[in-house]
Amino acid sequence: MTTPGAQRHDLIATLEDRGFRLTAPRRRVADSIEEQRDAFTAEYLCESVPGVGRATVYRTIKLLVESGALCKLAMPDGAPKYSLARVGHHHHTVCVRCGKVGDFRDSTVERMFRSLAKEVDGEIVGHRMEVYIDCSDCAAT
Amino acid sequence: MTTPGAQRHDLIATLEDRGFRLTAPRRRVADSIEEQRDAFTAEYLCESVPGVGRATVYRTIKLLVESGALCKLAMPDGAPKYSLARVGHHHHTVCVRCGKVGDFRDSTVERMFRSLAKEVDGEIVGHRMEVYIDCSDCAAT
DNA sequence: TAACTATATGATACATAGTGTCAATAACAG
DNA sequence: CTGTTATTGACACTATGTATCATATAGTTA
Ligand SMILES: [Mn+2]
Ligand SMILES: [Mn+2]
Ligand SMILES: [Zn+2]
Ligand SMILES: [Zn+2]
Repeated sequence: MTTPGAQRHDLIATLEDRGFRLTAPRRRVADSIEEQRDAFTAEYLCESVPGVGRATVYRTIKLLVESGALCKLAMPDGAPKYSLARVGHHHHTVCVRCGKVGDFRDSTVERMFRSLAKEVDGEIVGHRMEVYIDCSDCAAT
Repeated sequence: MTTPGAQRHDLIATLEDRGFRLTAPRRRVADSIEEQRDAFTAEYLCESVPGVGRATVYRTIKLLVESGALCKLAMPDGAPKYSLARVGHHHHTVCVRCGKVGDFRDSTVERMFRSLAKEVDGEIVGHRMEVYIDCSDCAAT
């Protein structure tokens, strides 16, 4: 398993590059996302930017996911979480006890998807994979 | 890729085995599920059993998913779909155009998850994987 | 800079996907 | 059959968004 390295995040620049206007609400949402250490829910982000409309927060998240700057993660239960996409393509571990999200890349995974491409009925246009774990911290308790 | 073969489905027996009571509403829900050829949403199932309470339909689906008799599939957008679990463990293809769901097993996939077990921080307790495709039928149009 | 125009905002209503409550009902053990 | 307990279904409620639309503003142009 390769832990993806850090990378610059300039979410506002991402939006600008795509031709969207740089508004104060978008700046506040983007700044707040860049401050998040862990994966977060949309509602949590809403609370972190009081005064910014809920619809605007959801709209901005959607733009960033479409831009590939944010990962959207399906949780075993409850609302999806989002995290900065630090690498182009990777997958996630989610601790089912504490909810902590980890990023990883693994050549085995990518080989598997390539192998699968020859087998499925049609063309693979995407995939989603989450690995649910009992993380070492939680297992220690 | 191995296409899982057919298998008997006796959803009511599954519930009975787990110690739940065999009620008329549960029989109607189970019968309706067994009639579904393709993956279905919870709301669709509700419509297929008029007179049975919505809460009962959702509760029955949840029991069957917990029993392993139904697969719950995350769709790219919208509500999850459910389909009969014809084999013990397998994964799904979902056509992003027509929504058609396919089951598959592939030794590459299982090897990949075994290999991953040695690499992640903690113990793998589950995983979810969906492969999104443009199916051959849709590609033909 | 000022005016213009398309884009974006946010209040609000609406939609969807469920879950919690609880009085009434019914399964099933004895 | 009776009693106990699981189950039901109406209803309210929560969570997670999306659609509408009057208002505001970013960025362009004069
Ligand atoms: Mn990630
Ligand atoms: Mn399946
Ligand atoms: Zn943990
Ligand atoms: Zn298709």
